[in-house]
Amino acid sequence: MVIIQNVGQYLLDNGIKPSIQRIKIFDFLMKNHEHPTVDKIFLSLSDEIPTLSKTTVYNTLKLFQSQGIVNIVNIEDHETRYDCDTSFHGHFKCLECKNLYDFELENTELNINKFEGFKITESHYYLKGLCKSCLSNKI
Amino acid sequence: MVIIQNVGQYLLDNGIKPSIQRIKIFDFLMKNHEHPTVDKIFLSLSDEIPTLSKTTVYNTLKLFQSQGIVNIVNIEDHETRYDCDTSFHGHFKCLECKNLYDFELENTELNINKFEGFKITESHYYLKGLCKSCLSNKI
DNA sequence: TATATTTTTGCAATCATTACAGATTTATAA
DNA sequence: TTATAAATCTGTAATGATTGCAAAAATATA
Ligand SMILES: [Mn+2]
Ligand SMILES: [Mn+2]
Ligand SMILES: [Zn+2]
Ligand SMILES: [Zn+2]
Repeated sequence: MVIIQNVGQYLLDNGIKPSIQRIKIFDFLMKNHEHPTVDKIFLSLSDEIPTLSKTTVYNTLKLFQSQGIVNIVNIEDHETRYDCDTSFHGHFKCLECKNLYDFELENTELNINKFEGFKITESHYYLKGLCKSCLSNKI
Repeated sequence: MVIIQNVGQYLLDNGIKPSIQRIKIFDFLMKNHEHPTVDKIFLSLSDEIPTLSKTTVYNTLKLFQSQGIVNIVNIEDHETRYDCDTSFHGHFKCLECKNLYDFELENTELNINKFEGFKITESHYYLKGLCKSCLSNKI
């Protein structure tokens, strides 16, 4: 994962004009690696930016996606989560504590040779189950 | 993938009473491997069962899921698709023609050793890009 | 400073899904 | 068979996430 020192510059480098809202939203994603939902982001930033509109959160995340600095994590069909870590990695969700874990994944590990002549632009790998601590609590 | 001769019996074997609606919905999934949406299933069966309710389609698919004979394919966040092939396999979606392709995947191929002490109950592997024929059409 | 452009906001509209209650069908027992 | 109970199905209303849109606010340009 890339470490970003200056969010404003990072946005500029990716063709995004760094408004207050955009900076705070990206900053929130960086500091909250639990892959928050729109609602989580909106509610969390409402203190800091009392005038913030949920539409702005939606618009901003869409902009971030289109510029490739944010990805959707779609591990559950009823909740859309966002991830500013665009490096190749997988996601595990514990069905008990609902926590979402990142995990590393060798790109080559999944290089499917069944797709001769196909062009693969996106890949998502999702696992679900019970995490270590939830499992030990069950004993 | 398991080949099912008798849908009614298959439902019974999986603890589901085989009503007309349930049989036709499962049958539709078997015969239409493009992983249809609720809308597609509902519209397609409306001729055969003019009284069919969309609620029934939702309820039935939920029942099938709970009995483990149908899985959700959540490759796009705005469309929920259903799959009666519960064997382990991955999905590829062509962003041009929108077709959804199954692909085989060795279970062991993806057995992540990073999850010592975790219990994995579900895994989904989604790829997106351009399929062979769409790529060749672009030339 | 005046004007144009971009961004944000708030609310209405849309769309998929769920809740619910009544109708219909199927199972059970007299 | 007939009456009663249980299960299933249906139609509509409610919910909730997302999008559309037009006005307001902020920022850039002349
Ligand atoms: Mn992640
Ligand atoms: Mn499939
Ligand atoms: Zn857990
Ligand atoms: Zn294609």
